[in-house]
Amino acid sequence: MATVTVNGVQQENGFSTTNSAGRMNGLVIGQNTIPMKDHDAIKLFIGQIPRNLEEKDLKPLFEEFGKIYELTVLKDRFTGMHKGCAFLTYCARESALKAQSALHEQKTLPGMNRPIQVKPADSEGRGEDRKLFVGMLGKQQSEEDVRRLFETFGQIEECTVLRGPDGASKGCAFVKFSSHAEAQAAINSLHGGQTMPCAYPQGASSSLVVKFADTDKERTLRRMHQMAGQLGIFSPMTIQFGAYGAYSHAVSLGSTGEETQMMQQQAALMAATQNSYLNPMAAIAAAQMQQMAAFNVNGLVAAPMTPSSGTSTPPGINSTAVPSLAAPMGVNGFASLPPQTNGQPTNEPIYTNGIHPYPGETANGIHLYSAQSPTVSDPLQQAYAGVQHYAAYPAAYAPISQAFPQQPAIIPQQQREGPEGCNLFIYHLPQEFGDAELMQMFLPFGNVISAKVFVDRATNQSKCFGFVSFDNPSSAQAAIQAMNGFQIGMKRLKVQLKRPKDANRPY
DNA sequence: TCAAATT
Repeated sequence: MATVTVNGVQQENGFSTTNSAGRMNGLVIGQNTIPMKDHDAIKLFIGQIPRNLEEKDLKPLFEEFGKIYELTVLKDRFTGMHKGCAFLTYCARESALKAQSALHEQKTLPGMNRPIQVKPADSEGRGEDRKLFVGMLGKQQSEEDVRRLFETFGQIEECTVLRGPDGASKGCAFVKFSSHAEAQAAINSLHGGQTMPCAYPQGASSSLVVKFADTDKERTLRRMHQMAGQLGIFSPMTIQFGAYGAYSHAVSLGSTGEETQMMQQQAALMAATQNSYLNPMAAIAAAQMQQMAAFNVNGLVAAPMTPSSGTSTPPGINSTAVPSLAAPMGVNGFASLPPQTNGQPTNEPIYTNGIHPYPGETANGIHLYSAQSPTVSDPLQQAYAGVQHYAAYPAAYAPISQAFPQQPAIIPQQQREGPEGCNLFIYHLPQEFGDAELMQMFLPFGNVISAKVFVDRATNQSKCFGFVSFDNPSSAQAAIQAMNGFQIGMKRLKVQLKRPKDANRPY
């Protein structure tokens, strides 16, 4: 077993030595010391060094503050010329701090007319590794409150609550500690915990989010995501263009290789996303078909028909249900059937398109087989074709293949809320439904001014609920009537008015 | 199961 000598003290099996602060700073085996540095060691930038001083000359100067892990004089990449500065890392974080306070701007090296610079290198990340993002704060918690919450974990260098233009808190903050370890400690004990138990109204359900703040890279990526999302929702093509556009933009801006690679992956991923389009589309198609059948039966949108009532399925489609779906369905995008449907029941095409009720199902009980893996021969795809036939307007006359991608031009709306009574909360959405699909699904009931599926920011996965806003309450009611209880796969949609946000903040 | 959020 190796016996090593550390600071004159014999240790058994010592694979590491410790400095005065009790930290590991070197691996000593026999005569050889393999330098090791603290995990939180600081790389220092040394400026204002005379150009005639090399590493060996500088070493003694800095060694008095501790063991040096690495010292590199910066040289011009091409000419090899001494740049008058260096990077210095001590094994111990402590040494760096000592050197900084003893030397920074404290003395001027011979031949220099400005004092020496000793400070953490830019590469030390502007403190990003010790800066925390704090979410789920109470809107009324001030910087002071936040500071109090975090100060037990270390030295706080900075504490800012994010605020909107009106000065109202956005419910989150940045807290910068003087070290990574302190920040980590704060995360460990505060993340997921309660701020101040019961101190504020929503306290019961809100648990604090404490995490390291995004790095530049992450921020860039997120921005890209947002942009691509905006561009790509309604036209798969733009997804591709958008992504690659952003990618080349980034390249031209001179991103790091690593960053570029990430962007490349993003772009590829977004392009690939197109392929998943059929799934939700097929689901929608079938959904709309079912809607139409339902409409057909009653003739009117708001007619007393309640798919919401458990497993009820309206009477089968038959030719007595003629009162065309044209009029009521004609709202928004699903214009009337072309008049030349030869007087036949308007739902006839469903049958002629080969979509028959499944054994044991009522005519319109075509369930959305959760759209998980529809194959080309899947009934859903046929349903989809059937819908084409229905989706009158130009599409009714156009080749099917063209009809779908050219759904009515939907201009992406900003997420906005309609007046009271116009906003719906929809739960039990299929996982693969996105904003566009949600919008599609509710278009037949009126002017959809906004359709938003709630997405988990971390995973980018739908949380299976969303919001749809109409510009008038009766559209909203019609949508509830028709869509609440609507079966998709194993689940039934829950469609109800969104809870109005209460203006009265209990305190 | 009811829209937050990265200066």
